[in-house]
Amino acid sequence: MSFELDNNLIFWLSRLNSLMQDEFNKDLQEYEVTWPQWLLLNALCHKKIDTPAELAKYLGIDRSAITRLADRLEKKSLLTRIRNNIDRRNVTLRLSDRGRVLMSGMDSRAQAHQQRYLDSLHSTESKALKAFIQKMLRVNEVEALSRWKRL
Amino acid sequence: MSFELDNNLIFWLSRLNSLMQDEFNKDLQEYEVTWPQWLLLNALCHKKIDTPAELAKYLGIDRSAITRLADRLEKKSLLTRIRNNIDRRNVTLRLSDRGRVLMSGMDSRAQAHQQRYLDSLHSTESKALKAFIQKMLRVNEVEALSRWKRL
DNA sequence: AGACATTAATTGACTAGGCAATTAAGTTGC
DNA sequence: GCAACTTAATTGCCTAGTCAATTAATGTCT
Repeated sequence: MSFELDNNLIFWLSRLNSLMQDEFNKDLQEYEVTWPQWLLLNALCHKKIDTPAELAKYLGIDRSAITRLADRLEKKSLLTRIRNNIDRRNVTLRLSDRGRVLMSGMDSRAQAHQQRYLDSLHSTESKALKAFIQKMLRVNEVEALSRWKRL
Repeated sequence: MSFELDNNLIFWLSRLNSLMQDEFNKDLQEYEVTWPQWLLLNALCHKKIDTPAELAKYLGIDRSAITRLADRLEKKSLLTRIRNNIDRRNVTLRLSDRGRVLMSGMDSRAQAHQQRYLDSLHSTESKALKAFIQKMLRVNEVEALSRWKRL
């Protein structure tokens, strides 16, 4: 029995995902920041999540990926690493002034970008879509559900 | 104005996407094949799409990514490259016998994996989800819509 | 104090993708 | 016939992610 890609939900989901990301990446180019870098900066700025371990958990990616994202962002002077003096294993990331200035511009880009997609659905539909995503995330017990309040 | 990740559709979509992919990747480990490699093999086996350029278009990724996927698959003897003798720029990929044998096992894994997620929704819901994805893909004019027949 | 485990961050080696050359093979036009 | 495009695949260089060490700092237990 053959199972074709065309009928694979995950395939189409991943196509949609990369289209959205590529497009948003283009919006972010003027800030010289990428989508993953924006994720980190957003969490840092609005959520005060500022250690590699917590960021990794919040964003759902590996600690080592955070290390390298931080490397690039530090090189661009968007943040600095601070070693904790009480427990010298811990590092906290600090958004630079320049980083903070860029955030509001990037955030409104993000908002506008999301809206473009939501506009292609009715408001009841977008609520339903949100519910589906939450249900499916639950299959893999991502506790993230409680975090998603608005759409 | 702040725009938090928690309320970003694309963020949750990408979380869902990577969870699904990681999980399927684990299923595929016993075949020593990854998700992107399975995509290529599936298109090759069931769609007879066998040139790098066509595969890139069908899968929605860069030609160079195809080249490197093919490198790895060739190294594992799952396919071979054949230079076309009429136009010697063209390459066609040929699934090896071993590759063909593995496909049916991998496909049924894929089917089962997809089902796990669909089971968390009602059948009317999964139809709706499909429709949403199609609508949103249309925002970026992916002509792929016609390809997705069943769910 | 000193051996042993634990924890946080990092590094190394890998797959994967994008973009911008580059290479090789075909076409076209004069 | 040959210079000038064009096309297909590939390569180089970059970001990004995973997993498995490794390093450095803390804890723990006797």
